[in-house]
Amino acid sequence: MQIASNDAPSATIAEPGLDSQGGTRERILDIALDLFTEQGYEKTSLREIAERLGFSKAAIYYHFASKEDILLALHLRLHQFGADALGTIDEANMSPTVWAALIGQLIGQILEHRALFVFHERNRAAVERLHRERHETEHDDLEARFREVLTNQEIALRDRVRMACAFGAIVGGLVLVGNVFSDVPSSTLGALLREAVDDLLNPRASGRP
Amino acid sequence: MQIASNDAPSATIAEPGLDSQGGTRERILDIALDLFTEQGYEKTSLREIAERLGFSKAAIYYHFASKEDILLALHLRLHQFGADALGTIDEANMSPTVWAALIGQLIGQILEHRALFVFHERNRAAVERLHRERHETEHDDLEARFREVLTNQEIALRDRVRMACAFGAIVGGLVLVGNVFSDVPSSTLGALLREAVDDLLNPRASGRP
DNA sequence: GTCTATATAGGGATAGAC
DNA sequence: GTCTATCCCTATATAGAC
Repeated sequence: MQIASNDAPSATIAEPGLDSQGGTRERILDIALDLFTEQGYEKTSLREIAERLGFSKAAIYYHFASKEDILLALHLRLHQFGADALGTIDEANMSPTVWAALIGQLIGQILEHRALFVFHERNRAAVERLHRERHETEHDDLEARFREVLTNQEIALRDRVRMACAFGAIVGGLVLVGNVFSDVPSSTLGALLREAVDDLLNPRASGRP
Repeated sequence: MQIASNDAPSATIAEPGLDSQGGTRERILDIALDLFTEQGYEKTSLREIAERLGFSKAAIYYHFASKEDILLALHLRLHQFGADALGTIDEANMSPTVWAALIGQLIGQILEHRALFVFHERNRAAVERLHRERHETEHDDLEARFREVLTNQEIALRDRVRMACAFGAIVGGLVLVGNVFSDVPSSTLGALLREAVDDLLNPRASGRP
């Protein structure tokens, strides 16, 4: 598994002892992303991360104050990518059409940063605990904003359910069931997903309430 | 959060010292389900579980050989409910229509055992590790069978993507985004979901390849 | 079937040298 | 910026009494 946002491979050569200008932090995050995804956050020890990095466990504490801070940093990576899409959300003026545009953006984001989304998918318990415990870090969350919209009584229930489905559909198509479509080109997959979402959010009007 | 399949509440009075004929095992599982869902599997200690039960930590080891065995037992609960739907799968003769029927059954299952699905959703890392480590326990898995179908090259890619989306859609609508529709009656929600899945799997034929 | 007490291990985190 | 060494705590698991 590989982070798409970073050119540097996760387990690479990377000039042992020379790249120390600041890339180390990112290397730690890349390796943590891999290990957290494979083994889960809690089952991954700092020792393992340090092992892959080639240096000792305690060195990590120079870059991160705690293990949880590594988790937080990874979560903030996602948040950053989601921020673009979030800007589009206008709770006051939401409709299936606006939602479709939002989901469309999200498809692009997920395709580009799939590893990051898979990581979140597999470590929901840990990430959500982080949210509860660090409510100071009120980095308004993607899903929180989603929830707001999906519970907005002014939108018809039927539409809201379909919005939730659209969200689930792309997560399902890209992340949920392993990597079943990993061999499909992103552009193809993206197009098929947009098509599907479109059918979901703009259903044929044929005589249903 | 409450397990739907069991009449006994998760944290109840339950005749301390008298119900010892065998209901204790189920009570442990119910409480574990709650705690694992709230705090995550790894962050939940056996001591906490024992505390809620009203007796000591070590007593649990009379019923389960290890903490992991509790996880496994909960996973098997899900598997049992999924088994019905699984029986319907005929890999040799799969089509969007057959899939729709399958998903329809699954909607019912999830609605009935939502807590169990939420638990799995939030503890994927732990459950999937269990799968890898206990491959002897070849209780053929729901998602594994799904994967087989979704990678079957004989089915058009477009259809397979939509199947994955349909799966994701119901998971998204029921489990993924918190409990946004918890106040909606199951029958209403189920109907809306079936409708949405139908549109997804039987798209309007309007001039797309 | 449940208890108390204890063994054992592992992981997060800190101090201080280099 | 990284190392070694160590502290401290928590959690799983076991032994044996009741």
